[in-house]
Amino acid sequence: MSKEITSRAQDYSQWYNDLIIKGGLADYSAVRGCMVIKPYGYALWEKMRDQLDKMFKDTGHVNAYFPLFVPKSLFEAEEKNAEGFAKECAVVTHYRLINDPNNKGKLMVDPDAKLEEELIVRPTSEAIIWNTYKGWIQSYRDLPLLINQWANVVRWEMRTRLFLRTAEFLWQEGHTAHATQTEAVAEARLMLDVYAEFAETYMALPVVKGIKSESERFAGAVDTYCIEALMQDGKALQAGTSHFLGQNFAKAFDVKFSDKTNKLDYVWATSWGVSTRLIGALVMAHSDDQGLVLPPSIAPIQVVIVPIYKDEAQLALISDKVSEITKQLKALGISVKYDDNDNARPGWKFAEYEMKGVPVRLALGNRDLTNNTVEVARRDTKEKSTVSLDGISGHIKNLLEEIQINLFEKARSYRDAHITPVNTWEEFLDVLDNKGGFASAHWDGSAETEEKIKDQTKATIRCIPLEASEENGTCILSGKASKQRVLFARAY
RNA sequence: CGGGGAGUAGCGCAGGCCGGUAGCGCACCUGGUUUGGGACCAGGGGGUCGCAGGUUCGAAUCCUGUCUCCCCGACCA
Repeated sequence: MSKEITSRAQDYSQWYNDLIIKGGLADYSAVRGCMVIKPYGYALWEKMRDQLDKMFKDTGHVNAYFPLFVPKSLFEAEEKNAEGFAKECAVVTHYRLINDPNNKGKLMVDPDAKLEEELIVRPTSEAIIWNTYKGWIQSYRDLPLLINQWANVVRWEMRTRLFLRTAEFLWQEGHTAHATQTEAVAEARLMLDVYAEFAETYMALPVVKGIKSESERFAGAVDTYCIEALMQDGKALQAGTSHFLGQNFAKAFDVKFSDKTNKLDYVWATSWGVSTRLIGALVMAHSDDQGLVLPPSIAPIQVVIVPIYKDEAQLALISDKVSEITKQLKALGISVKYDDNDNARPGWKFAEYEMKGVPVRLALGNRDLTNNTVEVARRDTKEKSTVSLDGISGHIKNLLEEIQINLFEKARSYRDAHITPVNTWEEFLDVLDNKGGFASAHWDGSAETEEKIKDQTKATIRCIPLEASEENGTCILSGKASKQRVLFARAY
């Protein structure tokens, strides 16, 4: 990514928007703050979704679907949760339109069609789901209840940004109920691990697993676990969260079960989610000025083949050869696109697929037919080489794996180089202003100090890392005693 | 809601101060030559200049009002 672009926030935004739009992932929609996910962007989401879905099922979860609308009375049942989302809710108040008598051809909301109780368009589904669970859970035999739903949610944010923060977004939300606190905490931690594994193995996105401070915690949760990633401009991004909800929702919605001794108790809950924001993370973590860079594991197209020819006879010969290659690649489970579109020239296609982040490009022309070769270009390093067609499929398979690893290692070394231990306020400011990334610093544990730091620097505690060792020190702001370093950063 | 910027062809923009036939690049259509990194030549189609008023013989241009979008901030995944 060019330095000119990273140096100014506005241009970085532009860079990001351009990649998303020109890379074919999404567009702004006619509805303020919403986006149109284009077919290519949706294919990417499907790849991610399918993999996550498999991982959820491998850990014992099943999918279900719950309503979009949440009656206000249900929504407000869990107070903290309701408060947390209240200021960003879309609300349905009427159910009918009528012709406007004063404005021919126009419609107006029928004042007589006011709903008795307003419906909240879900910003998250805890309320409606727990209200449903109440009827599903009576005995310890009904537990654990391990359900996930793939859905859209709406949060009426002031400022929006493609994929990172749209008014409507796609996500999955898991909602589980357990007989014991231990089990529920284990579930929340398990799903955090699933997210981390998905991010690192499939998205090639290194993450820090941690726990949120009280002020960053999900509204209604006892503990919020998260995975935090670092973008190329040095800002942090929360990539996924998993919450231990304690008995808050069970109490709010009166979900009780009889244990083996016939004692009645509230169930213990978790919820966890990742969203289309992951696509934004992917873009900002790997892409460059030439366009998107997608990890092979989730790229909708892993290999694109571009023929180079002078006339139809040549194209026919090349196409024959390509169909052999395609067959071999597909046999290895590699997704291939052969772009023999006659309307675009090779150079245009090269640029186009680079913009779309296709990991490997093969170019096959007359020269290659005589030499039994193909030109192989990799998106991550932009290296090109001419390779024999003998054993080409194995070569490509290895190359895809290599690209996957390379992307992860590149992002990890950048991330590791941008976790900077700081011990003084001056060092802290210096890291935030000049270097970017995470500042690993001592904090006295108080919300007050956290708030002061945020006000003064715009940096927030991204997380208290789970895998950090205890270490005595003093808070960078207050100077009070601290037992562990936490990660601060400016974040999206 | 505060600060900044912008609405003119599908996209990106110029023109506006100084009112007088609505322009450029890309894209699109036709024909030809091309094709190993976003081709070239020739010809062509497409816009009530965001919307509503006003000034004027005449408004993209001046005045008033209004709407929308983008960026920054507050908020947030």
